[in-house]
Amino acid sequence: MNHLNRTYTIRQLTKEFDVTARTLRFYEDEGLIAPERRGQTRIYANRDRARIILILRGRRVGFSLSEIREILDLYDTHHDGGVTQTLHARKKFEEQLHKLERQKVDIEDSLTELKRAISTIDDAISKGQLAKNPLHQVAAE
Amino acid sequence: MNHLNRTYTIRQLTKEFDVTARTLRFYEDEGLIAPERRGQTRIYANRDRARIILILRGRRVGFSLSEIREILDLYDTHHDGGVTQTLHARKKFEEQLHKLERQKVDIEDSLTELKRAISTIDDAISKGQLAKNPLHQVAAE
DNA sequence: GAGCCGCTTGACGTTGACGTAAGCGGCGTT
DNA sequence: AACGCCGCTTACGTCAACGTCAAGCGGCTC
Repeated sequence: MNHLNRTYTIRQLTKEFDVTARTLRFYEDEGLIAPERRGQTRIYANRDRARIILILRGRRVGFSLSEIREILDLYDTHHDGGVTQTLHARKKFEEQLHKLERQKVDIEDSLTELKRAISTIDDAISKGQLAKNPLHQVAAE
Repeated sequence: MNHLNRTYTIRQLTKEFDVTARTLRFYEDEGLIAPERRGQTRIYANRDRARIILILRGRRVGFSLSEIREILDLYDTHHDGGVTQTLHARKKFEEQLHKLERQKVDIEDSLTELKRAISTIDDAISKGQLAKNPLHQVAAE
């Protein structure tokens, strides 16, 4: 029950996630997070922190902020919404699922291609291509 | 030996890859591709087409165009370059490799999270949450 | 040879995701 | 009380990756 009611300052979060304060305020303007205020100052709860984690991961895998907002909204509303809402949420979740699965294939393809390129280079190196250039002495030491 | 010297018009490629002509010209301006010309008109060879495939896939997995250009340059130069070039290329390839591996983890995490969300919804539906709302009759039919 | 394609080159517009600079308020230290 | 930090807001700036005209050229076909 301890960490559940922890709070964070904006600085703590910027350091933890390596983002600027500007970014967090921007996400707030965009409605992605809604920290409370003590006077003017923002007070982030665990809920906000969890959302930030989702946002940043979503960003890393190529979602736009509006797509991320949509997902966050789904998490918010598919509990208390009616059936229509819930089914709509399910559909949206599956769409994201398929998008990510396609992306996973792309990544795996790129990975094998990169590995091939690297081993091609390694082959060339071990076959004495390096000997063409005296620099390999330097590189080997 | 047949498809190796095939050529393509800009229209053919836009349709095949579902991009606009503007996009292909933009990539050319940025130095990512370099189709020949018959008069004014661009003539794309298989080399260009292969590069476009790489570009678009790179884009899908979240690379910026300048990162993509870097990779393309590596493919071009690590053959004919000196050892220093080749080793540099290897290093860069490995950087991309690690970036993609991190991204793959992110995607897998997102996937399991999405699957959990969906099965949570499915549980709620099968437990009769639907009965709360007469609309489920409609949805069931 | 007029009309219409498809392609071309500028050049300016747009959108998303922030960066940056200016200026103010609070607050703990010195 | 003056200083140095945070933190806040407002507002303009930026960068990438194209979109969107405008205007012109070469070729065909009727």
